[in-house]
Amino acid sequence: MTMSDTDNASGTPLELGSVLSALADPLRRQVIRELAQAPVATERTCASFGFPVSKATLTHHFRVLREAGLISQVDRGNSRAARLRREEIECSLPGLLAILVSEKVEPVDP
Amino acid sequence: MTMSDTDNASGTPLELGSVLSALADPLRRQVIRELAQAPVATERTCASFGFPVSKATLTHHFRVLREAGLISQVDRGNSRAARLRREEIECSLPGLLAILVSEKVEPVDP
DNA sequence: CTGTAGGTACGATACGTGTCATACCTAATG
DNA sequence: CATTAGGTATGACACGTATCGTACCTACAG
Repeated sequence: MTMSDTDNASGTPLELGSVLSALADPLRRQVIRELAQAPVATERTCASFGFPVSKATLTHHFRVLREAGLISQVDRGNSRAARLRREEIECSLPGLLAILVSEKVEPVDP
Repeated sequence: MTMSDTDNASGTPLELGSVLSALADPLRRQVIRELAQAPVATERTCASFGFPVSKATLTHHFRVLREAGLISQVDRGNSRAARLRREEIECSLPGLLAILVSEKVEPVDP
């Protein structure tokens, strides 16, 4: 486990305020939703989501998710793999992922 | 029903982003938590919660909750009674109230 | 009438947030 | 080596948010 001390430590319940703030942003909700709907051990890079924002903005968003404890990130040198912390989320906040997955999102205009 | 058009109309699913933003604030979470734990038809005034903030700040917070569709307010001339919209919340976002109720909140120092 | 209690609208303030550009890093490729 | 891809830190900016004070409203009590 290579988490820094600003990340949510394993076994610590998630801080609800941080989680809700993190998920108030639509881009960050989409990240969690896609990871929640992917196979369990899925790991994805920031860039793989294809959001129409700058790399710096992506970095910021993934940092917020990580510090809220919603994802963990593994350093791969020139990339980082993000993984959903399903068990921790389901343990601290049962049903939250289901709420996110069930959100109806308007398709983005082409 | 005396809601204005900025409030969530009956029967419309709650907008998850607005709800999460509204609940990201600890004072607003406390409001919902107390209403959720009270008898079903409970109606309370803004001032009855006894928060250590100004009346204007209270007005702002209750407005955010109302516009997110989490509460409805009934005008009583010189006061307004806030009621939790349990059924709508439970219908749109099953389990959300349980998450809020189970949050462990540090007691405020005397 | 005045005072109290419970509100709202408005403007102002300090801080937070989403975004970007820039410079830099790591790693891989040709 | 240069280029590409995937990142981070930093600073700047525009906007949003929580807060307050003020003036005003409604309703009630004396």
